[in-house]
Amino acid sequence: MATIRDVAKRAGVSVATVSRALNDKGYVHDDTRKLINEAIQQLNYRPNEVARSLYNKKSRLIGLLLPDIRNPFFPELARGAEDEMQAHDYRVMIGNADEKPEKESEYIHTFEQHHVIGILSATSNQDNSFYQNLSFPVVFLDRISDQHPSVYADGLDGGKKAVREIVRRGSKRITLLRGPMELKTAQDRFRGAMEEISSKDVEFNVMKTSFAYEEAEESAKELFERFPDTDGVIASNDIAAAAVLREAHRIGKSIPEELQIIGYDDIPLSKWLYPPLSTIRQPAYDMGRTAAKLLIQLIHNEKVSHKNIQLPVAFIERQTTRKAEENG
Amino acid sequence: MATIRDVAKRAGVSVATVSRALNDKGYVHDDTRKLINEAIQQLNYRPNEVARSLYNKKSRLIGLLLPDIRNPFFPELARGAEDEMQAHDYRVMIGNADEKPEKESEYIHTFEQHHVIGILSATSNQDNSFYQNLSFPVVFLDRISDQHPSVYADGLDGGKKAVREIVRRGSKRITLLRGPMELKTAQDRFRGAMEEISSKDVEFNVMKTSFAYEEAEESAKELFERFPDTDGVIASNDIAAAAVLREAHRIGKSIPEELQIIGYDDIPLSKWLYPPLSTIRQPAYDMGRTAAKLLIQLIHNEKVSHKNIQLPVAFIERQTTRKAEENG
DNA sequence: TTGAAAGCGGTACCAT
DNA sequence: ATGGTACCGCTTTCAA
Repeated sequence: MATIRDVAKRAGVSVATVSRALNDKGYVHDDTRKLINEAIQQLNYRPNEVARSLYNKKSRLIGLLLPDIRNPFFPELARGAEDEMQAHDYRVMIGNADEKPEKESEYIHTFEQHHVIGILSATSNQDNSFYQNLSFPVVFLDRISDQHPSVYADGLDGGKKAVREIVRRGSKRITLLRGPMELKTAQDRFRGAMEEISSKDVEFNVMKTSFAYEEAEESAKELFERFPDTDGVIASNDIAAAAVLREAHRIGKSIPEELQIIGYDDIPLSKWLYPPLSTIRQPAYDMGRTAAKLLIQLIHNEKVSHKNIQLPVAFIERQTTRKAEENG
Repeated sequence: MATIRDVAKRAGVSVATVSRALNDKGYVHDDTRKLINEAIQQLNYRPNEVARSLYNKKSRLIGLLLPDIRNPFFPELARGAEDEMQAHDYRVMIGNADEKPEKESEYIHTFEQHHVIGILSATSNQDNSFYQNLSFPVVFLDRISDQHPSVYADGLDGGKKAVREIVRRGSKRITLLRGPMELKTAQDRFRGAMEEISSKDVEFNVMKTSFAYEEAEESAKELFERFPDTDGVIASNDIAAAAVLREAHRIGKSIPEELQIIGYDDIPLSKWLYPPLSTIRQPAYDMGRTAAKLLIQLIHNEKVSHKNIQLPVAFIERQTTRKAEENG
């Protein structure tokens, strides 16, 4: 690999001049610049980012920390962030924390040691302490924090919407699936659903589920055992909804006639199910992009008016819900 | 952040000694080492990886290049690779090429510029040229190459197995979905299926599909229009299978009675469908791990006997196929 | 067993 | 407008 010294020699100038030309800093004569560019071409020179990074104590790298790369919601988030960063000529390096705090901490260290200029973190860890003494900005994604800027979707409204939509479509005995207690986003949507359902003239039950499919499957079985006459399920996410849908099929409930189901997230899967899943859409891609924008502002030291950005959610009508009755 | 000089000062020794202690190279008196360790503790010192990397021209970083992070097959691959690398104290940075050669090339540059010591590439790009002049080893994953070591699953056998299983379970008029021509892995499984089906006493058709769901959906519609009496579909992957399954539901075909479907990959989704999808399982996690192992050997300059490792695939019987008839 | 110093590939200050 | 050079934090050679 050619170095800046090779370029300097070839162009017959000093390294200082090459550096200036490279970074458009200070003066450099047009003719000189031309010479330098030629040398760069010929040597196929690319500055060594590690050396730059050592001196500047910063790189063009952004660390993106995902809680679980296998959950389809997060790759979508990642793409949003990536596209925005790419557009600003930053590079994104993804780390998969696998829901393990040790891994999360490891990745933060790795990022730090490689001089990232910012971190986007979508992990679900309660504990903020990893992010406390970092020398660069951190934006939380799909995770609410009062100590750090964050971007998330309106879970409260999401929960409410789900209830509203299932009720006006005629469900009378509803089961609410409640996601992991540790997850603030999961609890928000649950809280929203609770608030809304309390004001409606319907019966309802609450069950705990996990976001992992296997456990969701268990819960689905249990659901129909404990509440066989449930005619509407509001799931904690699309994966849980898929489990309920499958179990409903298995025991021969007709969807949406006997049972309506509403998921949460709108991951690609929801379109692929049969019937396609009605769900509350979180704008994952937009969330990623928005968080990236926010992080960039922070990196550039720009004033940001809103450090906590909440994005709207929407009800996506597919076919696990019936047509709405006369405005309910 | 504390530097090696701070540690040296605090321990009352020179930086050279600290460095030696840090890397277990050369002599360091036990007493001195103790002093140094104390200083490290007190200052919470962690060596600056960028500086190390600048001198050594290598880091502890591995680059993992994925073609499309949204396709659930790849995150699983990633986890396998990650776990193995983690165990060897290497860190994995993921790049998502998004099926775009420019992005692939960008990431390779980023990796290179940050002194990764190896790349694991699962992109589907035909073109190898990006990987030609790299100063560190590259292992291809889920991609066959004669120029680079690679790890992939036995597609030929996969295709054969799919045909064998669907035929012995009674399908007589089979439609073969053929994945993207550019993808060697997709073509292998197709070729395997062709070879096997030619020797069987069944009718069959061939249709092209994409791996993207939207296009697969189109193809599914077309499938039942053009070949309404098909009683068995061998899909190019699970996503295409999901599309076929959904369309079959829509037009009221009973699964598996009237129509059997076999997918390919065994992504998590396949379990979540109704009925759960019978499929040919590629051992994604193992593939990731195996590729990581191979890359590590290459990095350590160990002799590797097999540079092209083929992993076996297996038929996973779920419920889109019927029970096997008397050994067919 | 230890330390001084050169150098990895850049950047930026200070002269000229 | 250009060049010399110290320095970023670490490793390694060589001398002590």
